[in-house]
Amino acid sequence: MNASRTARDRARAELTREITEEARRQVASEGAQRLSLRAVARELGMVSSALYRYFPSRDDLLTQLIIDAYDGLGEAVEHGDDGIPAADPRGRWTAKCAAARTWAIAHRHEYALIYGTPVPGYQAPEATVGHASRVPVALLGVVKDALDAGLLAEPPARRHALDPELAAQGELAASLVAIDLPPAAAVRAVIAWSQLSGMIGFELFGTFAGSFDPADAFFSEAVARMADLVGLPDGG
Amino acid sequence: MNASRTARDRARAELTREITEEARRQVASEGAQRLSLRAVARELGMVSSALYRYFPSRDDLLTQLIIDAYDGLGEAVEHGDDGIPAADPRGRWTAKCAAARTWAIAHRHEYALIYGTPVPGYQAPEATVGHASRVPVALLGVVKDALDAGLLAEPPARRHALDPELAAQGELAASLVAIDLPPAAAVRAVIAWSQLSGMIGFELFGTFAGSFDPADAFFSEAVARMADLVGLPDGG
DNA sequence: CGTTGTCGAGAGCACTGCTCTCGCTTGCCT
DNA sequence: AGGCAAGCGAGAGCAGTGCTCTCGACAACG
Repeated sequence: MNASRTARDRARAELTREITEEARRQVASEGAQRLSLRAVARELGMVSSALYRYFPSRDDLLTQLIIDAYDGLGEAVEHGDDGIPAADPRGRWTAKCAAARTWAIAHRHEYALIYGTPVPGYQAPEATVGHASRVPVALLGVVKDALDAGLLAEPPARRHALDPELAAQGELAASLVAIDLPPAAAVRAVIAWSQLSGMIGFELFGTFAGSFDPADAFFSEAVARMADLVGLPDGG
Repeated sequence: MNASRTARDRARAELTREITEEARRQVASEGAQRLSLRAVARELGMVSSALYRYFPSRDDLLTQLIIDAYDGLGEAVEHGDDGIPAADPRGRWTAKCAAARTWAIAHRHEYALIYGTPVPGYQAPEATVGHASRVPVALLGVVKDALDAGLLAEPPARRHALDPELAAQGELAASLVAIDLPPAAAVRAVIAWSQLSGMIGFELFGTFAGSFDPADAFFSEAVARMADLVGLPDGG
């Protein structure tokens, strides 16, 4: 028996899909700000009020798009290193970062939806956190694999150890995503992740305009330096 | 003779100021998305159409707020290291980064205005770039001072030199802000700047919720690691 | 002193998210 | 098989938005 049995259920699922697709199209081409329920309804040949049978509000429709965007980026990053040997963690890291950038450039408005300014008054429902964590999980996974394979460089000895509160948070963060990693390594990976996000944001939102404009070279350099920071071995 | 002579001119300047102030108040409390010309006019006891005598469109009012935000953050960062001896470039760097974060937290919506998702269809007028560059200029200035004082560590010898295109862009970027810095140093500083921006964004927009939630310790660690990357000497 | 340009008010246009009511259809239960 | 409740789309309507245009009043300049 099919998941959706009755004709009504099937129609509902179909229409829900069509609505999100048209909405995604609008967001992709015009940005989330310009997403209009009425325009979506118009495009689908229905009246705007009918749309509320499927999404109780504009924010709920946006939430669906946000989840989809998290999944799209997450999947791109998860598979960004396909075909790269496990023995080359730096290569995997680099490929995943490049995949994130490529996806972000190809879906700039959807990327802005998840890593840009949150819609005011809107706070991410619980439902999104699992999808949101796919990218950091994928990045931390590379570090974890490198550690397990004995390929993770020890951070250079520092005068001071990690701040105790930070160590606790690092451990908590790693445990939240079910990746067993020493806090120092987790913290460094998160530093790199935030750098990645900042850099992509700069490129996408025009901060680099006029300087590192085709940002390819800058991106490569930054990813390499972050790989250094994380402790991934410089292969070759 | 005063800059604004006639009563009309003075009244105009005064009202322009009042409008931007009320608009800033709205943005600060509700976010740029919720800035409403009609609400501003209402609050000022005038009718909405009258507002168009002062700002030709909502975007122009937003542009003014964006410039003000750039200046506010810029000034905070420029003076964030006041009182810290020039002989301590790492201390100055750390203080400036902390000042940026403090300002961002205190003015989250204004920060989002400049480093968050740009308003769709809106592109920063030429007039903004000077204001926008104050933060990177301030950060690069610390690096430049360290270099001049012979306090900037040489980047560890790398197998490959900087990509030629990247070196050219780095040189161009440094020259754009009139700071004479070797490309490699400039690039590293910009990497650190983008990390700073990404990290502040994560904290502000809730990406860290549930892990590095009071982000103070994480922030300190990240700033320190970026200071390492830039080559600022670990004092003490 | 008169002309010109600026100003605020008001009406109005096209659009938005959202609500409510009204019939029609579908599907489940008896 | 029949009936009732739930789901559905259409339409009208509300309160709000950015923005335009016109009109009468006032200030500034020649």
